[in-house]
Amino acid sequence: MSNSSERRTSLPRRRDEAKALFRNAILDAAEHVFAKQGFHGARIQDIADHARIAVGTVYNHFEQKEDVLHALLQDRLEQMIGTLRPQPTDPEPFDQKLTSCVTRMLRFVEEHRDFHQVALDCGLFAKGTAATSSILGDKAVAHFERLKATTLALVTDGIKCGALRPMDPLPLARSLGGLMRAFSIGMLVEQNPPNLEAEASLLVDLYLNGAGRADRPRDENDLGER
Amino acid sequence: MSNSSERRTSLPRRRDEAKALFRNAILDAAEHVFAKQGFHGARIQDIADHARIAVGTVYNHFEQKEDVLHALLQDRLEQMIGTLRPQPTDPEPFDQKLTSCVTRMLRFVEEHRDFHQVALDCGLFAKGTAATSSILGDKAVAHFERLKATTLALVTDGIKCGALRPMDPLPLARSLGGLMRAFSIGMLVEQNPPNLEAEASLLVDLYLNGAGRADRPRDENDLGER
Amino acid sequence: MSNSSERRTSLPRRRDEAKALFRNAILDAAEHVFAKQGFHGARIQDIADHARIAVGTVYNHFEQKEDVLHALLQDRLEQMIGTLRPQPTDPEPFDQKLTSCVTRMLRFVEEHRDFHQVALDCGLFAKGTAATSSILGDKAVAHFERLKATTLALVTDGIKCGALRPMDPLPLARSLGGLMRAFSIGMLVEQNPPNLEAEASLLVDLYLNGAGRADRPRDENDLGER
Amino acid sequence: MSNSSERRTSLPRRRDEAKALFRNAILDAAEHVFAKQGFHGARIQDIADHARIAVGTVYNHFEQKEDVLHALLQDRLEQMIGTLRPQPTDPEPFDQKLTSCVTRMLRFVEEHRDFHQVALDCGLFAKGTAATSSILGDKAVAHFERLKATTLALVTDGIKCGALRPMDPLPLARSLGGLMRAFSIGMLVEQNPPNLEAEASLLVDLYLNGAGRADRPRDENDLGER
DNA sequence: CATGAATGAGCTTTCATTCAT
DNA sequence: AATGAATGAAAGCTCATTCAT
Repeated sequence: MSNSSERRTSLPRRRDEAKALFRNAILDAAEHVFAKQGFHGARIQDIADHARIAVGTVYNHFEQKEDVLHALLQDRLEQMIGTLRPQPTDPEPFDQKLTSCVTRMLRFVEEHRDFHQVALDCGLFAKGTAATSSILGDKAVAHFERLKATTLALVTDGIKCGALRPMDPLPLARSLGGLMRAFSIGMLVEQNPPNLEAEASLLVDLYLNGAGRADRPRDENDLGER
Repeated sequence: MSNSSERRTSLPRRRDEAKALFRNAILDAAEHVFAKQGFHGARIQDIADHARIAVGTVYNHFEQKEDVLHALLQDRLEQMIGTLRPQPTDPEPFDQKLTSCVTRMLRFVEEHRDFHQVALDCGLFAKGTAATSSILGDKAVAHFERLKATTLALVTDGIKCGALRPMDPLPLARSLGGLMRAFSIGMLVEQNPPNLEAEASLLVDLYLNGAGRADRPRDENDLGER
Repeated sequence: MSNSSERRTSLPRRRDEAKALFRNAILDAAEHVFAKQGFHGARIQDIADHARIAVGTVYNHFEQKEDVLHALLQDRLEQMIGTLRPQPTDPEPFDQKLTSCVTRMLRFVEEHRDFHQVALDCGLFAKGTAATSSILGDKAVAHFERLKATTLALVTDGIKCGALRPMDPLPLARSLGGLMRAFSIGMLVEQNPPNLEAEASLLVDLYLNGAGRADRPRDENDLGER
Repeated sequence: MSNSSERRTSLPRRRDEAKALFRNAILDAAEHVFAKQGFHGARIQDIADHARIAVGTVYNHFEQKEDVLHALLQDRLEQMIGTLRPQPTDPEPFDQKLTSCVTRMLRFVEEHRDFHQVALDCGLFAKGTAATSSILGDKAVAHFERLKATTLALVTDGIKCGALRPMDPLPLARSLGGLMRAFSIGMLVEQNPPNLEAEASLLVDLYLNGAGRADRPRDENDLGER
């Protein structure tokens, strides 16, 4: 009966695999449908149709509709946060490291437009905002905090290495987040495929050096000149 | 006969006044309810309850639920855009003028938290995004364009007077918008009442001079190194 | 104060006239709107619009929507029944008298298409039938009975004078009613203006002599064969 | 594997059966409720209650309320038209064949009082009439045309075989239709159960031979006698 | 008495969730 | 475990009726 003993391990294994397949299929379908129709506009039926499964099957894997959203955010956000974390292969000078991170992040957005759309809808990048967040409740806040913490770590690092102004890191993180959000949205809106490195460089340049004219003295407010 | 002629003018006048009163009451109620529950989570009944009127009355003033939202955005956005437009009384140097505008904008956000919440939900500050925008359709885009145009005008002005880098104004506007959005959200999230001027100054400082360390030579900054 | 005493009589008179004018205007409007949209599909607003008055005014003259319908039916049906009653000027032989009555009736239908439409909808010509009759309740039955009684009187007259078979008058009246209803509807459906006398003659001919071939002996007709 | 293959065929089969059962239950309930309350007076809730199912289930089988009505008319009218079509077993002489058809028709009406009520309300037997027909639109006209065509075929047959006057068949069909409608309504109104054959014989007798006295010359209009 | 906006009960329809197969 | 029809609470919208002017 070695057959039987095999089953004991292999069957569950297969089951887990199958389970994971279904789960992923549902999340992929949900990503697409949520992006196009928004959370409230998306019906479970739509998601099931997209995943080519039955409605009931969705409920075999998730308790409620909002759990699908939550799992989706959790799954994808993990990857997104990963792109923002400095990698061992990133170049050392802070500005270059930052550019690398931002490039990765923009690439992720570009490659996961649907997810980014959903995340915006959920106010993931704007804590406490967005109607959907009233659905996710504390979970949305938790997601947001992890993203914020990552940005904060990046900025704190920049301060430590002397590349960023020695000031309260919160506004610095906020600014970086705002710029990334703005450039991401800009990318999503535009038709032609973006030059990611150029966009990231521009973003970092503006972030580090500001929009003011380069040839002006930085510390003195330009008052005198007019 | 003067009685009769009086009636002819005063009755309609009173009716128009009453109409405006109801309309405003509905919009105020909607602003509050939409902010707390989101567009989809808000029932007409809730809005009516808040305005202390009957459901049917809402429909005497607006054809559909979404028309309430649209009117609300139209009404409030007009004011908001007004805050961003330079005023005759604003100081001349661009950085100070910009600080004035941003201060007014942040004050508006602070004083109209509910509206800002709603606007964010509708993706008003992130064109094409947000599920609600699928409801507003082209109207949302139109709203967004007006806001964008205002920011663009501000930036173009800055370039002309030599205060901003002579470059494509679109990324400059995008950045400014991103920073304002980020600071607005930050303000909404925080509990203690903000020092508006300080926030605005910080925002403008970061926007004009960047987050990089001030004591570094700007031109030879990291850009040149690549 | 003869002025005052005059008022006592003339003012009420004017008021009554005005009242009657409004009442008729409402009924005319209702006739049209009910005919086009049916009782349930007609809104008081539609009737008021058609009569160029305000909604409230309708309620100053009728307690409820169904009262408007009832008054309309009462008013017009009285005239219609009048057309079916033999007139002093009608020719004597029964078939000619009947043709006169039927001609008048068809003319009335032709000239009051809208009313006939409404009456059909109310099942006025088909007692107890039609959803609307559930609204009119006993009143509909009363209306129907008056129409039925008139037809019955006509038929009984025909039996008495030997022009109609000496049999139970009910089926005879029923048949005549059925034929008149069928020809009325046919007239309403057709586009080109009908030749009323010809239609009436045909109707009466078919009613009195039947659809069977004229050259067959009537008595030995198929009845005997069974 | 036979199990699996069985399922593949038996599961859908069962589902189709169940589907048909529900559909019929809904139509039966609708027939009853529409008859008592009229289309507009009938709430989906009433139909669902009568069928002992949930409201939503009705909408799983029909898109809109009016689709229920349409399906009902389509279903039942098909049978009704069948009763009017001559059967192979019908006796040959036209009058007897006609009596057979009419008997079947009256029996159908007697056995489907509710449907007949509904059909009358919808103006099914009076094209273009009835408010409900504005709901059914072209479909009501289509239904009516099929019924009319059947009557017309019957009459044309009668003309061909020499049993009916050689004249325009339209008025002949109209008359027959009018008589059948009148007798049907009479039957519905009366309490005691009808003798169908007797009613049908009377109807056909009146239709073929007319209401005039049998002993009179048919072709000459009775003018001279008075 | 005319007016027309306010009222709110009531209805159709949707869709998240359940459950028998 | 997958399926998809059944369920019924919930929400948007209508419109007969009322009432202040």
